[in-house]
Amino acid sequence: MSGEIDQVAITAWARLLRAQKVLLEEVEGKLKDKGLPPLAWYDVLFELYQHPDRRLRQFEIGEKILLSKFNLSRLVDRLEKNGLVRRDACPEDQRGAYVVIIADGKRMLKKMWPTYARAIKESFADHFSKQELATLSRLLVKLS
Amino acid sequence: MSGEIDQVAITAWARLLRAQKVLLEEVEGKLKDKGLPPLAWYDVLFELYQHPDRRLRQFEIGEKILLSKFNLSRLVDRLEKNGLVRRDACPEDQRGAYVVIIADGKRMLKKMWPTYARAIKESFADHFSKQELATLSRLLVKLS
DNA sequence: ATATAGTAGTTGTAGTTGCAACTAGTATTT
DNA sequence: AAATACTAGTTGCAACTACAACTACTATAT
Repeated sequence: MSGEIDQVAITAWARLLRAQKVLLEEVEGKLKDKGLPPLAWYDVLFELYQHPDRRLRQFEIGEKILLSKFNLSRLVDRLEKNGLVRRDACPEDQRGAYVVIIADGKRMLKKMWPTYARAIKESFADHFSKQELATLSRLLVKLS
Repeated sequence: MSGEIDQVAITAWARLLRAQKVLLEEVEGKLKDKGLPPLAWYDVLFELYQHPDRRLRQFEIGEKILLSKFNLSRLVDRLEKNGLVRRDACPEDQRGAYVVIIADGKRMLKKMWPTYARAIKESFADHFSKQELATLSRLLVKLS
């Protein structure tokens, strides 16, 4: 059950998969425990907030957070239904709309951050030295 | 929007999340392109195959691959329906059963591996030197 | 200008996941 | 040995994801 691929690579791969599962479960769990929405909501709200205009086209969000258009469509539905974003007409391109973060969306972002940050720290960052974090970061960026 | 948590840590975290998304999408995509089942099937079949008896209790599989019991229950249903595993009575504990890998399950494992291995190589391992893979591996294991 | 191809976004549907409640059996306490 | 607590696994249900088909608009080619 081997081949041209190295055992070192397979082990690293397995550990990456495992790390990913453990981390996501822990972090999502901590958000849920506090009655907060999932990470994906944060991602979208954060991208919107970060943009100077506080708005983005759906496909732009999709490119930034790597989410397919159909899932994004319904994720934005949920955010809209929860009063965190609004869809505004887009005169430049009548096919689509702008997704705009509104007051409650910004509030949610701020409300989520302390829990999210603490989860990142406890579940992830605390396992490493600053040096190790930098190394990890430098290596992982090669995959994006 | 900062706090006691370091920017280095946040960046590393973001890159880990992104790497994870990119990799899973690529690897799952390559399996699907070849008409092969998802990674989760491989995980279960591999754990079963690896065990001397070619069988495991469901909760043991769950511990190994970090899958909740309800998801595992249905995943095993699917594997069973596809003729890759069998559920055998477990005399020692009448609550549960043994999940046993059968001939077609082993065949599937062998059929999936070349594609899976190539995907790991191309989407993951080829981005790094052997040295870097070892470093990554050493760091990631701290999260498990 | 018109046809053609491409892009943005939505929706139907089927499959998957997550949670809570449940069944049935095992382990522990008294 | 009866009661209690715990564990293995399943199932109903709601939410979410993936894919294909679709509408509506935009860009390109002739």
